[in-house]
Amino acid sequence: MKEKSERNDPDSVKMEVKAPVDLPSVRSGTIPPATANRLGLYLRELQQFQRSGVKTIKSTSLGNRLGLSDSQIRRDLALFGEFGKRGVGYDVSGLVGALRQALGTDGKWNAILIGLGNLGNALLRYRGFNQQGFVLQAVFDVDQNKVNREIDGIPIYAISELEKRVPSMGVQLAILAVPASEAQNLVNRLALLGVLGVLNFAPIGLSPPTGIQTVDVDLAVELQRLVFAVVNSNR
Amino acid sequence: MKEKSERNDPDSVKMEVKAPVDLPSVRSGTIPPATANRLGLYLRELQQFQRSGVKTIKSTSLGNRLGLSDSQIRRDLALFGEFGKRGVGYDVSGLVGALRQALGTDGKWNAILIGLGNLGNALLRYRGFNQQGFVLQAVFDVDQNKVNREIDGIPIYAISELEKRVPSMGVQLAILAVPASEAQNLVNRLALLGVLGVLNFAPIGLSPPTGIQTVDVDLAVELQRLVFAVVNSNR
DNA sequence: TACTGTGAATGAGTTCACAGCC
DNA sequence: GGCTGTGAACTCATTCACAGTA
Repeated sequence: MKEKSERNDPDSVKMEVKAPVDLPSVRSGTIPPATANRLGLYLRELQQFQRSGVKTIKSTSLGNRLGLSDSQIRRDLALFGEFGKRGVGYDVSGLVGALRQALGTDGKWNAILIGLGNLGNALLRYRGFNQQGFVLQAVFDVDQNKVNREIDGIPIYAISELEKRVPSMGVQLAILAVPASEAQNLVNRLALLGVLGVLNFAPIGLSPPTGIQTVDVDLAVELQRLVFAVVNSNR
Repeated sequence: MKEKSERNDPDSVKMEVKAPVDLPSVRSGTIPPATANRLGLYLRELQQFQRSGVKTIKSTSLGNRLGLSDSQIRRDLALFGEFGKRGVGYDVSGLVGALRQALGTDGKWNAILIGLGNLGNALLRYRGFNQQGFVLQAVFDVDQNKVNREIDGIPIYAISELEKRVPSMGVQLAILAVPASEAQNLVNRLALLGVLGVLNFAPIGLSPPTGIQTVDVDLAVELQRLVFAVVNSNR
């Protein structure tokens, strides 16, 4: 895993203040990277509270849920201002909206999946994507036997047709589930096609061309983190 | 994703100094958490260099590969001492050994997989596990139609048989690929069975009982990180 | 000469503790 | 009264810059 675009990126990720719109928006001009990496977790838990009808949540409860301190929760959420009421807690649905806006996941994102091996197949059928506004437009694979069919209404094309197919699809994101040896070449091609972000499952450190962001997920690395935590859990 | 046991865990993860053995071992008594989270990445890249016959590597090259500064690489690797030579670089295979030892992935880890849906199927066939000393001993699923068969020589049992099957298997790790609603209950049961670590793919914050560590991988959260990086990539 | 190893400086992130407000 | 919001203190992480060495 490389995660050049986030966890390991030393650069501060900046966010411009938008002119106020109907939804209350981010207050400060910048979200610190460490906070940014927690936003998705906050959103997930808050959406779960929302589903179970909880209207208001305290920093301590949310903290317990996520294994974070109450003061850290308050620091983070104070960046979005306006949603906490002293003596009461935070307004759940207001925060959900603000977090989605801060993350950029209000609105739709068109994605393609490249690689229909074991992992690709699992990702293709993964239901969590559509739920957060991600729309899978097409799948690409090298194997001619898999190509020119549809699965769940999503067309499968040859990777050689990337340059022909992608431009008309309005794709911003790509999910790479290909062997490590193919990944760098594909990122380069995707960048030329105007794709803005790549979720990379190939176990290799990519050098993304300028203009394209990558986030890496390496299952072997995650398992190693787990083992390290286990071995060192004697506090 | 919760990552209570690592990325978000505010506690420092400590590691005791072992008495010197044949392999040069970790020098300092403690690996800082931020460094610990990079160890798997270092290992992956170094193993790749090793495979391509590179004997020696400089902090700048490794840094370029991973998007980290050379001085950060040096700080991190100096914790393991002895492998850098001034004017030359680091000894690749020595470092690989030291990293595997520090991570705890020298030696074998027995694991089970719980949940044989789309993702579980992909994980079952994922080849990266065995390569790092992880051995999948069995798979568990609720679906009676999937049960009591073998796939690639790995037996599939009913989840109801966890308590019956696991104790004899010498299992330390479990991979959870089940719906969010099942995850907490399973972690509790696994902890009672003496399982030490859980790699959790369910999109939910777990409260692991004492004695068990969890590392969470939430694909939706990773996609949200990507979108955030894309939206904020105008520096 | 060309690199590593590391004090010192800087910067980022977290926690403390309490004032401020509902 | 019970919570949030936040200055101040603190801790952790990264970078700088250069001495030390193969």
